[in-house]
Amino acid sequence: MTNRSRSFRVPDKPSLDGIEAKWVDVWDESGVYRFDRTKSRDEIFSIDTPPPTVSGSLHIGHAFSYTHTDLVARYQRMRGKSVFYPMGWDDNGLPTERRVQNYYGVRCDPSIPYDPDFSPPAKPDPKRQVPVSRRNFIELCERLTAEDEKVFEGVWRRMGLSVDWTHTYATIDDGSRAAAQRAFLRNLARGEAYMAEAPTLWDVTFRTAVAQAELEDRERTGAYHKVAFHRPDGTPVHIETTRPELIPACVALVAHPDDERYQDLFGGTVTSPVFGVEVPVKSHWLAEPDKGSGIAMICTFGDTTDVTWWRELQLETRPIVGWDGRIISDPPPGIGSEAAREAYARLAGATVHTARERMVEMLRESGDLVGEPTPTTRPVKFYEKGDKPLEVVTTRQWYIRNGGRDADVRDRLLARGRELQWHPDHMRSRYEHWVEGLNGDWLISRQRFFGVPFPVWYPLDGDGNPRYDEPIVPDEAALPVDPSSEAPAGYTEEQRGEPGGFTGDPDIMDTWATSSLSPQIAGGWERDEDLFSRVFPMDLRPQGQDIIRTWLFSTVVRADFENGCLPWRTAAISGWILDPDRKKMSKSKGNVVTPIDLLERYSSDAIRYWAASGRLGTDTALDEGQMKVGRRLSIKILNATKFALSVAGEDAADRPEAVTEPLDRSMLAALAEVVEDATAAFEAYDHTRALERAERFFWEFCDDYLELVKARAYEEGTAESASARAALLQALSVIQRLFAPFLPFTAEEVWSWWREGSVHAASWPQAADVRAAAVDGDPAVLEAASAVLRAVRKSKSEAKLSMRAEVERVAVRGKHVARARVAEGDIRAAGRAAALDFEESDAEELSVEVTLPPAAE
RNA sequence: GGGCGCAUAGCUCAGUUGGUCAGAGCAUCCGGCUUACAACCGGAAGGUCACAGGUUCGAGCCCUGUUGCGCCCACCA
Repeated sequence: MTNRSRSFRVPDKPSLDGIEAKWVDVWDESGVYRFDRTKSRDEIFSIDTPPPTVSGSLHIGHAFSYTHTDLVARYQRMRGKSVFYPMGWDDNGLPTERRVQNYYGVRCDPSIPYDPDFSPPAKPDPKRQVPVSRRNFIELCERLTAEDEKVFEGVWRRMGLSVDWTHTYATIDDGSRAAAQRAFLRNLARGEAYMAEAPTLWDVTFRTAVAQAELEDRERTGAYHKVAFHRPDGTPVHIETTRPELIPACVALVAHPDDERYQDLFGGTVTSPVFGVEVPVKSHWLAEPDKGSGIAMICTFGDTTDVTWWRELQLETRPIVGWDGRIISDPPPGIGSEAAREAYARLAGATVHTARERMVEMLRESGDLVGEPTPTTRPVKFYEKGDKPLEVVTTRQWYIRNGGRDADVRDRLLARGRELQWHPDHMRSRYEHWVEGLNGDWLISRQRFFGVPFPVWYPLDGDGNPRYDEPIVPDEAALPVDPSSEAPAGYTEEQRGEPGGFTGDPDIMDTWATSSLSPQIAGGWERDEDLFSRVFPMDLRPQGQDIIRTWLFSTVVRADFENGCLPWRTAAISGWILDPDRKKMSKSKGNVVTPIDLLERYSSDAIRYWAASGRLGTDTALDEGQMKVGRRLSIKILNATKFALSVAGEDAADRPEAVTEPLDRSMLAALAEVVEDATAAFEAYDHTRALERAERFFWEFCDDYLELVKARAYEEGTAESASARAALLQALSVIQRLFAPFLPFTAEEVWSWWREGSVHAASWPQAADVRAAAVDGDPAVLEAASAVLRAVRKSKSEAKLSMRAEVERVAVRGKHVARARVAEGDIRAAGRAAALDFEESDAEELSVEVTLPPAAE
């Protein structure tokens, strides 16, 4: 910096009002957050931004965690990195489907042909949803999500996210679909993806398969029913079950191999009540002697334990629950007798719930229900978005290997978890426990409509049956494809569904199968290899702790298979937002707070301040008090800057060499420590600490340093005055840059009053530079001077005097009076002391004696 | 049943390798229009650091156990 005089553009009445709109526009026009793709990998910091679900509404939790990411982005940008900070929109999947159905009053019927002229009903009637083709449905999804995205973008900009808005993607756009299909085809070619017909957790409402990661347990009431099976000699064997309706699906009984009570039964058979089906009695270590009667019935399939037993004991299959959650009409194998068929007919077509009631009636009639059912509550598995218990249904599905069945894959993925840097570190254990606890591969197919279709067709044999083991795949160059509306190479559309022709795979991929590729999608994998080589693997994955098992894990899986590396170096995990009653905020609880109202009441920077005060991985309460504090800090920065600039004056030397006074150098020395701490904190992803250091320094700077030096600075033409003025400018510049990541609007506003360009393009302050400016400055000098000033203020306050009341005499004693003495003139002026004496003593602590003038009457 | 995390002033939280570490802000109370800021400023009062042991010259800090809260996982008949 030169010593030329500058012009200050300080408003008369600084205010936060309207600064968001003002700077959002300026930033957009100047492109200050634009990613510079000419930089090399080591000059780039790349972020795998979480794509928010646009069909959901924004809530304050988004503002919280996205601010954390923005803090890092802004810090790295000021450190000189070209920051790759894209934004994705997750518009793929069930939430969008539901919203589109309600919004437009339509429902998807894949059997209907595409109508290019379709327009949705003017007045949606939720009771009479208009059936539309899959392609029409998807077009509506795209139309609505485009509108939702605009709303989201507006809020993000208003929040001050320094996203490069020229780099956006949507999880349903062509690029994402092509990437998801390409990755899948490569998984398929390498044997990492496969199709299997197997018992699958099934949501009967959405009529789709569900993956392990999407399960949750809910407490449900039920009842134990004590039911008699019969030995060949007619004597009963009592089992207890909460699902008597599955008795026709029973394929065996099972007890623990060591259970004395059932030794004579193992290897033999019993017959089921009502149906009289003969089933074997088996032993298995999973059966628990102290549960119920110690012997359980195995059905196909009541729960996942049944699946385990069925597989390991190689039992028969007697499915009775259909895709719609009702008892299927035809009885399963084994139900042969006339009486059994009649009994089954009473259940056929009923819901599981109704079937249970009817089964209990029949058990009562046959005398096989012992006593009355005993009420109980037990955890039942649900799809996290569903509202009926999951059933287990045998279906044909696509899977991707994830270590759930291969020890070597699991070990490799565990090693990836250890390779990744976690903030906070203990989040790593969630990953490890999840991977260690996997009990099957990743089920990626969903029987839904709005999503990425599997890029696969199947040839039909002469009878029109699909040959699933000979899938037809497209050329990668043709991606994305929609097998439901495009014919595979070598076929024509007329051959669809015809014997000897083909059929398209009807399913779509789970939304995580696409979002697990977010680093590849955003980074230009196979689309823009130059970009990809500069940003991948990415530096940072920020995300919530709840989706470690889904998004984080699946992204690691895909990158490991496709790229042979971690998708990013570091994962930063945000905590929950709790409402003021410390309950987790979630839509289902109805305690969600939208950010717009808060943004308007407190300003964006105030919300960011609150968000920045929450540490990574730590749950944080929604605290308007903190927002008030943030607002106050912002206003203080405006006012203090205005004051400091007016005191310094446009002719002040903006040169470190002009800082000559011990107090001024002391202040800069203290500031150098703050810069050092804040920098170290940011490097360790500890933004809270960086903020706390900057903030504490700033308040002391205002309360003490500004008060101490203002009189001296006001002098004209002295070296001492020039020193204060130069120090003020040096400090302002550093302080404003320290706050820039946290309070981007406020920092930009005050920076613009006296500097050219954006503070967000300025360089992060270097502790070494500040220390060099401080020369021999000793932080203890400012501390000592402040201590004396505080003592004076305390005396005045206790005497109920105004702060500008004159003081007769101030006497300072202690071993280190010299520290205060070098600021003698400043202390006297700030304290309005007529006399100021220093006396050296042995006391380590500085003591201050204040003599006030006799009370004026 | 297993795991992870948390427990410090009325509230929200700092306390980095054990040695002025008992702190900040809010709220409360007292005082002050002080020419940057009254949407402001100054000051005060507030805590057996969940509990019980242990290690140590010395423990919010390390170890063990207990209790309470939150979350995750689990094969839940």
